[in-house]
Amino acid sequence: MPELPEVEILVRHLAPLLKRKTIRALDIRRPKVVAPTTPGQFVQKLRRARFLDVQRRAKFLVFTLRQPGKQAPLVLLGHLGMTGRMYLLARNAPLPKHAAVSFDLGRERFVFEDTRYFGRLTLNLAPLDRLGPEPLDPGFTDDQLAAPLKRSAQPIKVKLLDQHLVAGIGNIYASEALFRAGISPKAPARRLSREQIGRLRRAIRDVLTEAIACGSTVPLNYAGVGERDGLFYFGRAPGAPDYYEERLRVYDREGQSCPNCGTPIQRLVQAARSTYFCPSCQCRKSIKRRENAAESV
DNA sequence: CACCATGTTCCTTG
DNA sequence: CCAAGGAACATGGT
Repeated sequence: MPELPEVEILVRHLAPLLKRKTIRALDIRRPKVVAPTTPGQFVQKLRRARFLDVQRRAKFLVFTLRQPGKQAPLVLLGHLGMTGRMYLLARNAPLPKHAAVSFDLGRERFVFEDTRYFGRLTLNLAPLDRLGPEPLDPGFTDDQLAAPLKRSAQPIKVKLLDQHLVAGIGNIYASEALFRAGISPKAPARRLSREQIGRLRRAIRDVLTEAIACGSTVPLNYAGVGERDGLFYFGRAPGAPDYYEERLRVYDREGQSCPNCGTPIQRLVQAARSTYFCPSCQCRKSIKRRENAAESV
């Protein structure tokens, strides 16, 4: 499920469903996902706690709860890893095979399911300290992006995945943002011009914003069945408008025509991850797509 | 069997 | 201390 837009959609979905609900009991089926807290400590802290709110920071879900008799809120941090999902189930519905943690809320259960168990649902907040700026924060400036890039010889695509630089971009939207900015994924970070950095920042913002807007229109089914999770990335929900299919312009489209110029999209591997790009639009000499993109501010 | 997959952390090496 | 590269984590799809 998870890059910044998918987490944002999930948080908006969960917040009204969880607010003011009390955890009656917990079922920790994979102790690893609550580590370094032990299951015993985890239960002790969270049993009888009540959800106050759910927010997002980068790709993390930030749950705040109130413990009975205590003033200071308790913060629970969720991360979906590669395959994590969170949703509510009827209390007597069977738990899925890879349910990692389940909260008994009375009439329903709040379930964290994760087939690969790379995700986390933990009281350890340390990961938040290592995050760079939020790309959708209005205070996110070209300067904030430029400073760390100047010191790096790494390819810009690899840098975009670095959560210290900007927090929330993943492998899909890194390719998408570079395509929109007309910048080669192979360009060494320190060699980007001031103008390219500006274009990149705006492309990141626009790609993420559009993904959120698009996801908001899709009736994601979090309630256990989950058939539509994949469609959020690659397909189209029944009845959703056609542009949904066109949303990802290069990711996972090796060999298909570039939507700007028709050149076949190429795939390459950087830092052990796939990158997709248009070799014609995303090179120094390509001016044509700059003009198309120039109107965005 | 091979290779691929939306992510992060830890360890090594320079 | 930093940057960079690679393995590890774990399961499933094609």
